[in-house]
Amino acid sequence: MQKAHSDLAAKLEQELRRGVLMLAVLSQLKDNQYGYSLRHALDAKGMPIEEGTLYPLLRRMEEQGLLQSEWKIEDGPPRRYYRRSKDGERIYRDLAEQWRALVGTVEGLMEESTS
Amino acid sequence: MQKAHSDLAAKLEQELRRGVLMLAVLSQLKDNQYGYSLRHALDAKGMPIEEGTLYPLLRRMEEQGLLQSEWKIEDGPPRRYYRRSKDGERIYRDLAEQWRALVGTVEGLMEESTS
DNA sequence: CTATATACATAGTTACACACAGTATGTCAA
DNA sequence: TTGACATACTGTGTGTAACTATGTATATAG
Repeated sequence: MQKAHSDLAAKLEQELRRGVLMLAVLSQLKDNQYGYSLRHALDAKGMPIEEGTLYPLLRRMEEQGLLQSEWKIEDGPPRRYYRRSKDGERIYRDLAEQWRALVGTVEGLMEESTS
Repeated sequence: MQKAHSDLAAKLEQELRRGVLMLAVLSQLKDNQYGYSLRHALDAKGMPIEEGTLYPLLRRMEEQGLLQSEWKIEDGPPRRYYRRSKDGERIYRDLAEQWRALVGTVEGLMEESTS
């Protein structure tokens, strides 16, 4: 059956996106935003991410000093708002540059084998 | 000290490159090539990869049916030559397309926050 | 008052990159 | 001939991170 192929392809696609998730999150947190809304924003822009991935990721990034957060109680349920910290800004710029370099490298690797 | 920052940045860069390694390997294995030479070829093209990463990766990809290999004994020590299989060709095309899509998505995510 | 959307959290599983160490062959120069 | 270095591959252990699944709690609509 064709199942094996599509399973593998899906797994590989996931691996592809893995390293990019942090960059994607950083890119969206210039202004305050909470997890749930961030998740839907990313989804709308073609970068879906599971809850079980996003929330731990946000916590981790705060631990690493890339994000700052605070609880806010408004109309709805309590929400935790995140935004980039000073370090987060710097790392984001570094990471964005590394990303562009990587894109160039991969382009170079692939171009020879264009069918 | 600045150490913490550069450590983190290095770790993130590694994560960034992680998903791309398989794509990079696939891109180079249109023709027969053995691990050691492949490693140096990738290094020369801006995609360095550790031995402890590359060799298990090649084995794994063969298990998954993406590569075919055979031992050859010539002048030097025995070498294991790898090349893309039929499935490998197909997956490579899929993966390359997903990569291009991902590049577009990330571009879209980042462009708003250009300083 | 019950179903659904909102909002966040976490335990468990799996996969992978790397550091480190080991084995063995080939080459070259003192 | 021996010792150093490059070549070529293998294996173990460790750490990190994404996902699945599940749980908790608050709002809102019928």
